[in-house]
Amino acid sequence: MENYRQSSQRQLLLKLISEVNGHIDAKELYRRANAQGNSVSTATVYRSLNLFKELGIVDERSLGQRHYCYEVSGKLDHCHVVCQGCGKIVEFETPLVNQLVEAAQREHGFNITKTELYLKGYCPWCERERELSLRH
Amino acid sequence: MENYRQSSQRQLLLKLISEVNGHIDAKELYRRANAQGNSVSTATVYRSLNLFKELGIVDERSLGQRHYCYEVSGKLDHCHVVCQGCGKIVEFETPLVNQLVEAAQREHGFNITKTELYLKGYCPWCERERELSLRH
DNA sequence: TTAAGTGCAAAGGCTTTGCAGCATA
DNA sequence: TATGCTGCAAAGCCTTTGCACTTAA
Repeated sequence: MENYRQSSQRQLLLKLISEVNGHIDAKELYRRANAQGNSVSTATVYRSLNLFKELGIVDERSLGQRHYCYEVSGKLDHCHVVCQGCGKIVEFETPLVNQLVEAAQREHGFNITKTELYLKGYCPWCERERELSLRH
Repeated sequence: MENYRQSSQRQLLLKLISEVNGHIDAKELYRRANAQGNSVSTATVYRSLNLFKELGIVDERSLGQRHYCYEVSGKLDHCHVVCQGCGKIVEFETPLVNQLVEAAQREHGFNITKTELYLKGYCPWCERERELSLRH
């Protein structure tokens, strides 16, 4: 764990992750990594993601699901708004996130280092669909 | 799915879940359900949890981990403050949660039905430990 | 009586790991 | 050259599912 080497696989994976505007899961990363004639095994995908996470390059998020998603770290404080109809995920930046962190630190004495904030519901489009189907 | 029956297993599981002051995962629920001479299979634990979830009796939360935790639903809006040192989880009630939900609804038009809010960091005790070890 | 619920065991996702060969520094 | 990295395949966790049996209503 002291000396890292620069392999073509890791370079490719890092490039793909940073090209994503948002988050990506291991499966999709694997798919993209093997799309253009390249070849990266699932083991390498997972090992790389864990390394990037330890190095602080990416953040790991569950998005409230059973598997993880990854995104480049150091983004502004934000929360994820998830549509339970179509799966769309919106990144929502608001000063309220900072207020929440500060309140938790103040009231519970925690040193907060990371947030995972998910608001789940239905986007305008799916909400209308849902109202129509509930009415029947 | 129309007619529910009242089995001893479901009664026991529901009792155990409501006795928990907070959240519990399937594994721990299974352990407790089989602790006092009772016998409930893992399949029943999972099936019951999914039923309770559908009926709106419990909320399913990932707590940012790879498996789910469950807690009785209808609690006040709160977020979970998770210590990454000792694993302690504190439930933190604050009006900021409601403000966050309202802001998301206002700014993105979503109908938010559920929140999963995790603040991760270190509790006062683990934070001190950590400072000591980093200093060495 | 009959349809819902259960247990068992097998299978299904996602992730990790042991090992032998490969490649970077 | 030596150690880190990779691929493969097997295994590990958590969860779901098919099927035959049991039980609540």
